[in-house]
Amino acid sequence: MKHEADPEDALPPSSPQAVGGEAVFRGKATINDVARLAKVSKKTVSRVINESPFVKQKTRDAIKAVIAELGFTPDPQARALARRKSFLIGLVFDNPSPQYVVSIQRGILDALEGTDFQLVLHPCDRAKPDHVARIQSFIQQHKPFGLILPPSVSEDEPLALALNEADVDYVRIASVELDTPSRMIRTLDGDGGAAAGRHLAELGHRHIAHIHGPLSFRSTHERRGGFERALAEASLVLLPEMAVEGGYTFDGGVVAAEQLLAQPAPPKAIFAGNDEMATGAYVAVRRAGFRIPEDISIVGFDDTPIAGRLWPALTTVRLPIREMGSAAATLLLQTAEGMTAKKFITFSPEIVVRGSTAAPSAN
Amino acid sequence: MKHEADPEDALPPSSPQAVGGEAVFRGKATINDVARLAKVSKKTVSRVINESPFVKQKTRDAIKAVIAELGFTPDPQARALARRKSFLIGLVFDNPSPQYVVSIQRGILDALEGTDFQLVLHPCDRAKPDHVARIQSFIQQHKPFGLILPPSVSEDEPLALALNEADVDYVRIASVELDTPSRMIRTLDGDGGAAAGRHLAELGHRHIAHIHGPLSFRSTHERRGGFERALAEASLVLLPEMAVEGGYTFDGGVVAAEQLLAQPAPPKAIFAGNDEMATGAYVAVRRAGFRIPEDISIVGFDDTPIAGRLWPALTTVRLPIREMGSAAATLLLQTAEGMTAKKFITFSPEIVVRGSTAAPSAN
DNA sequence: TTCGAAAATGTCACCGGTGTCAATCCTTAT
DNA sequence: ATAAGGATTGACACCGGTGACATTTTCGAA
Repeated sequence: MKHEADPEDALPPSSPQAVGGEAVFRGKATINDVARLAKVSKKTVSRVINESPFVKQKTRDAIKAVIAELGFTPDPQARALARRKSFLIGLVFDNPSPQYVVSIQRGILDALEGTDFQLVLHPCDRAKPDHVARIQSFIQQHKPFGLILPPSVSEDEPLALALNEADVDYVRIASVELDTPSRMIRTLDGDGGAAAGRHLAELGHRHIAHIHGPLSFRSTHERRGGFERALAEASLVLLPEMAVEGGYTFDGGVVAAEQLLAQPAPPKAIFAGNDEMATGAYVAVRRAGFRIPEDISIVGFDDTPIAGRLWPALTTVRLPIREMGSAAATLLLQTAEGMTAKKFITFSPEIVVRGSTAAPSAN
Repeated sequence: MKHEADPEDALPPSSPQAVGGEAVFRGKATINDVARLAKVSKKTVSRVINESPFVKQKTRDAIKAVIAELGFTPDPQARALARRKSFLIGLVFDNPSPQYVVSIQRGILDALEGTDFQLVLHPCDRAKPDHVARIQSFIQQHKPFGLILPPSVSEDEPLALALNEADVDYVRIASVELDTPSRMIRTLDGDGGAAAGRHLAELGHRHIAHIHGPLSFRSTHERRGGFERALAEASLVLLPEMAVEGGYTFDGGVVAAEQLLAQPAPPKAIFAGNDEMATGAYVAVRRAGFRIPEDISIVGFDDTPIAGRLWPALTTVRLPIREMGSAAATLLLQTAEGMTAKKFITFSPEIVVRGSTAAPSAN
């Protein structure tokens, strides 16, 4: 209480429902109420809300006191209208793995907690010819503060181009440097692939196969590239017939593994480009009557929760997906805080050795 | 083109950037532009936008033509400010299963597609004492059009009570009739549990166990209740020591199953209250050296994608989660369209028989 | 033809903030 | 003490709609 009540001036928030004193839920206070009580103009209150440096410390303190007293919170809709910018962060995604999606979401939500920003979901079907237009119209209408694009949406250059035209900030999560410049979360998938290759080579494997993702995904090439590099360092090569596409899906993994096992000299170890396909490989390998890891070792990628739920648990390359989501959101918000935003944040994958890999059987 | 251009009146949208004719991205048209071109007041345009029945057909057509010509879309923020109601649908969730969460999200997004509504995520930790307050403050600030509460948030009566006080619509997804009246998506978990019990009984099982969810979840009781009912119909009983809690989590499932297998007379069949715990049971069962389904049959609940990815694939009780999410959103939006909203929509689970169940071994 | 009620449309303030620019208040250098 | 110039603060229109209520049409009944 820094000021004496002034009967004419210091009325409680506009609503006349002056319940007995300290009611907590009196119809939300507005910036006008704060201004009146603090005896300043609403513009100055606005400045305080927005951390403007041009407010005298004393004034600022007084206003903050009133804000606290009233439990005032600025109205996001009104602010959005006036600024032509909402408090929404859009997650534009098309990733087929639920585990991945949920982890990213959690990460973003972690970072958004305590801020005024909200996470809105915006699925994107890159197969549809109008997918870019849809996102543009979403932006035009809802004026999101920013967007977060995980793979594979992040690799969509036409989209990135359109985004640069449009009036939005965005952060991409991807495994490669992308043509269009923008802030991004970068993962070193090549290193991850290399770790997988090194692990298998060190176990003594020589008959090694790879199930990779769609060729249209940049990560497919990164992971495979690193993998082959590591094999080369161990004087091994990935034979052409030992590399099959599995589309990053469970079913694709099953089919791809079956194809590998049907060959005259089936592999003793398989590196799958993601956990989903590795899980499919489990099924195919067992259907064919082989044991894991005694007969065949399997390595995945991503370390989604399913990896730990398989039996035996899947050796895989871990990507800190949740942290990446969090970092992406933080990067996006930094602009808001006027800080000089770092352009890149890099995450390195690391191999998690569990039960699905072992030295090849004597045979 | 229903009107002749009037040099003074019919200027293109406020922005002076009159590019060569049919530019698509001319700074978004506003309701004022439409009103001017259609030679009516903005209020009448507003009426058309909002499907008010009090507009003459001819006027309506003319305005709609202008709207189409201009590519006008009303500004959600401005509308929200004026109506004190945003176009956000909040998903308040705490469900630990990513599969479940993603499915619900997809369902909601299916229903929201093409509307002006956006889905915002609002995780809720029921363990925190202020979880209700947080949601209240979210509502006060963002004025969501409505909320969707899947289990277990849906079973939180204090929250429902608070929501009734607050100015929000909401739809709950739950397995039981809840105390607080509200619109809801109802699932007949009891029938699902019964289907699981019947299936195992028909296979000839007699030594049957159950891993259930937390006692604080209503679905736990529903599923178990139906299960026991079916067993009773086959003159079987669920022994007290054959019912263990698994917390609806993978780890809980592992521990619970281990406990069951450690007993002097271990079960030949296990019904887990959800797929997550069933997956845990797989691990424990195999660690103990048993085969599925030859030695032990396992049944899950939910039919999340993981069910089909296990080996052997999990026999489970399917709940059409995505459709439920969609139905929940539709129910919420019906108010918007002024239709008489149905209070309840019921979904029946059905058993999906896959590879994890078989007749008990002779033994 | 005339009148009145219902139908259609318009007026105008206001939702709760922010941007622009002018006005006022302090300091510090003469 | 005094003017210059930056630091603070305020005035006011405006963002793009909607609500409440007034006004004007329209049309069948008298």
